[in-house]
Amino acid sequence: MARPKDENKINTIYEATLKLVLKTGFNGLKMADVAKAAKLATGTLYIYFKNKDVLINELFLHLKKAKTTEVLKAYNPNDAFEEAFRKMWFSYLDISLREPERMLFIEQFAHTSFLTKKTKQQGNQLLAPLAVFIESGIKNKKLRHLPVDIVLSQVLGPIYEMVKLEKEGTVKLSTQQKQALYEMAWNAVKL
Amino acid sequence: MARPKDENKINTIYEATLKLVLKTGFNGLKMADVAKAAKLATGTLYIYFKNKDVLINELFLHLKKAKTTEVLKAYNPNDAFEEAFRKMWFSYLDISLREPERMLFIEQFAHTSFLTKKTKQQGNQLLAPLAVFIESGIKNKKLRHLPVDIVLSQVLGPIYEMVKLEKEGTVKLSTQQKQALYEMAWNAVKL
DNA sequence: TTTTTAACTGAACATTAATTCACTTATATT
DNA sequence: AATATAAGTGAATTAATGTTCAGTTAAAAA
Repeated sequence: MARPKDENKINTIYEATLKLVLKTGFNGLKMADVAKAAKLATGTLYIYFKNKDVLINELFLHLKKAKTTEVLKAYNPNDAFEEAFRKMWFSYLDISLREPERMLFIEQFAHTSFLTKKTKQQGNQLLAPLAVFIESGIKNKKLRHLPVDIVLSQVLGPIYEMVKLEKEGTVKLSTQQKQALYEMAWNAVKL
Repeated sequence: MARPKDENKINTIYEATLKLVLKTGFNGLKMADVAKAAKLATGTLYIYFKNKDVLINELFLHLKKAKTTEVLKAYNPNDAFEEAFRKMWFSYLDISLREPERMLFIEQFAHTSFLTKKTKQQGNQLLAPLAVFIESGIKNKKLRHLPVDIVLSQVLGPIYEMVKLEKEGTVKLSTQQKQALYEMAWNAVKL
């Protein structure tokens, strides 16, 4: 080997891409700009990512993986169901509000044609541990008897809504409001 | 005047654009394709819409207006609060599921840079009657004491989630499941 | 019927940006 | 030190597509 391939460059590229995509949207995203923001020549960017689509797909998975991993850190198998639910819910909310760009990127692309079927599937796969958790809640009569996908989306969707509102500057959630939102989520899904 | 400007053409263009945007996303949307789908020459399209951005912005408002108008039809001022809430909720759900393309278009663009500030603002304006209704519920202690924007987003967001799931083919809601979803929404926001 | 006017046409133009590639540079190996 | 190899460069190529415009056609007015 010669000059070592700096693994960190990939992160730098991710950061640059995320920033630019959030500012300009996918169509406004120019590979030349990404390269510049990551302090690379355009051609060098293509050493790291075969093309624009690959870049977006890999960034999506990267972000989703980082996020789900962090949320699952809040999970303690010894907790009673609602306690575990509560901890993860707040974890998800806090992470989402702390890094709204990441969440918006994920949600903005999750259902579009920029992502390949495979990427979407791999993305959903990352939620598997959460799905298992929800499933157990349904089995044990803690949660409404509905398909896991529905329960999950009804819990996570409202959080996404809050991120959008905060991002727009419409609201800035207080601690009490966060608590209220948690109660709303729990009241919705609990049996 | 000479050849009459067929006002219907605009609707034809809207339909064509909607179909194509949903298939290819905004960047994949080619004006030439829109024209072809609407059975016009490319140049003619520019008589009806100054450019691509204008087309998207006007289509957004058109769809949002049609949708909110239809939802508000379900409103009867004589109903008790929860009854009115229930009717509009089901109306919103049914409309959304019946024409998922329209909802997905609206939601997909609502928070992106394709839309001008003005368009976004006009779009929000359309929700004013709903906001007033929610406000009255809060005043009369029927609903949780939270900013209207939050309550609205927490009610509508979960419906959007369902549209996404149905579109993906993940689920097909049964009548009972719709009922369950309504209860979840109401349990979340009721005081 | 003639004239006027506005809709309509689509090839040509202009712009923009993704991708390539012939070449350079830096590091590791021998 | 010499060589090999992989990272890095950015101008040139290529492809795509938004927009324009000089000319055509159809309907209404005169």
